[in-house]
Amino acid sequence: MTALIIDDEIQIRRLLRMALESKGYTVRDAEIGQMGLQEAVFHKPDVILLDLGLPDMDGVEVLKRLREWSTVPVLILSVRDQEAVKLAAFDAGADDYVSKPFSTAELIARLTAIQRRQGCHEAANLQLGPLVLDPAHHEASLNGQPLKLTPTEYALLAQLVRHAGKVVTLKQLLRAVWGPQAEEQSHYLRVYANHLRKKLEGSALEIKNEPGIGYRLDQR
Amino acid sequence: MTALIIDDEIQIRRLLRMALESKGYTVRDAEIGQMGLQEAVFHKPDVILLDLGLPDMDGVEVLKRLREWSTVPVLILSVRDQEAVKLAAFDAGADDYVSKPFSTAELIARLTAIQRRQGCHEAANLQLGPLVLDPAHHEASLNGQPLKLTPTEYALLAQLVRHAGKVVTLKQLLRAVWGPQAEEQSHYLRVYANHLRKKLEGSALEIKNEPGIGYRLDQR
DNA sequence: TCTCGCTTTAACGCATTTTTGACGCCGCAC
DNA sequence: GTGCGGCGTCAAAAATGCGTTAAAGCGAGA
Repeated sequence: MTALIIDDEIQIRRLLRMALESKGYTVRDAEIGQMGLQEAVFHKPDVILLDLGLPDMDGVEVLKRLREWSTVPVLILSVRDQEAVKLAAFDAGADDYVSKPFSTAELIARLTAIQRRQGCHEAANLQLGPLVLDPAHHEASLNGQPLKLTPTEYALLAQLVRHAGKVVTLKQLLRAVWGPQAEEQSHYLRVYANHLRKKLEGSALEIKNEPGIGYRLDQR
Repeated sequence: MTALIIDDEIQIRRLLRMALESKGYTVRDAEIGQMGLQEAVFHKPDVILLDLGLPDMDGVEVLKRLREWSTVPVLILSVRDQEAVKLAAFDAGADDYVSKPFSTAELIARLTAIQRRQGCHEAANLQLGPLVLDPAHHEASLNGQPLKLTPTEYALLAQLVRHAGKVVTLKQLLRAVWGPQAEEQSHYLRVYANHLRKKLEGSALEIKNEPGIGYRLDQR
């Protein structure tokens, strides 16, 4: 379980880091919005704690950018307790909103609640016919046999399985697997779709392409 | 979408009912914990708003009983703002905790956030008679049958469906599909209107031309 | 430092899609 | 009747996107 803290106050970062690490989280942090977004792309945290008052950009803006490609749970921290700000944050896709000063215990409790909810979806193995994905360990198996996948292959396949039978657009896939700055690099997909096709060969599964739109994982 | 309110104060129930119904929820309510649990069993609400200060039993106790068999999202309402109570509620499986007096708008926002996490958001499909367009997946279907469209065909058809029954000018269509620099290339439209006509053949839909003005998608 | 595995880049042939050009039709104005 | 402009139709040409393969980077661990 890794958490990402985006906050410019060092005291807050220290406090949260201590609290989270004591609960078994691996913690990363960022002082400014830009760095936070990069961290999110690069390290794919399981939860994000986001301060609204960042020096370089508005926290709600950070959240919006993040939500363009990620559904990671986000808990907002803020000194401001104005309703309009809260509503904007929830509207932008926040999962919870805590005003400073906050109780660390409550924060952790809220975080746990979010994670628990998230867990219902993610901990449950993704399955499609003979293919089973285990998100907790990033492992896969086909017809009961373990299937060796690289991290990128796993991420791509997971996206396809989540929307099995439906087209997932090129943009969605690229954002989810390579991050928002790779939206135009559709050749990545060609290469990796190919890798996966080879590994799924002989099974009832098929990665189909919808020209100009995206890919779809089908069961024959 | 149905919500269950468990609260003994009639004013609160009325207030919440109004707010929720205006957001499209079907609302049921209960005055005491026992009734609330029964309601939950029989009507399986999609979300529960639970007051901690019930006359017959402790709210946390209600939550615990509920969690023995249900994972429905629960938002706690409470006049008490003591940390110990909050922690107990979260520990018992609450999804959020709001202290009275609360802002209705914020409450709804928090509820929406929980529901969003729950994954109950359906894409808003464009529909016109037998034709359905799914913008999230760039997919189309006619009479339930998948309809294969190229990206350009899809974009054009989407424009027409959005303004179904009304004339869309040549300029508007060209700008929306080919970009502003193609405003004069009405030739494109003749070709693609034609493609679409062939693909919509046999359905009740018809792409009509208003000479010199634009095109219109009609239902016969 | 070297090796290995993974990711990124590049290159090519092929299929599909988009663009372009050609032609005939129709309605309207002259 | 004739000429003209907008339209529908068709098909060839150009552009784009895809699958495939292989080689070049890159980083972690030996």
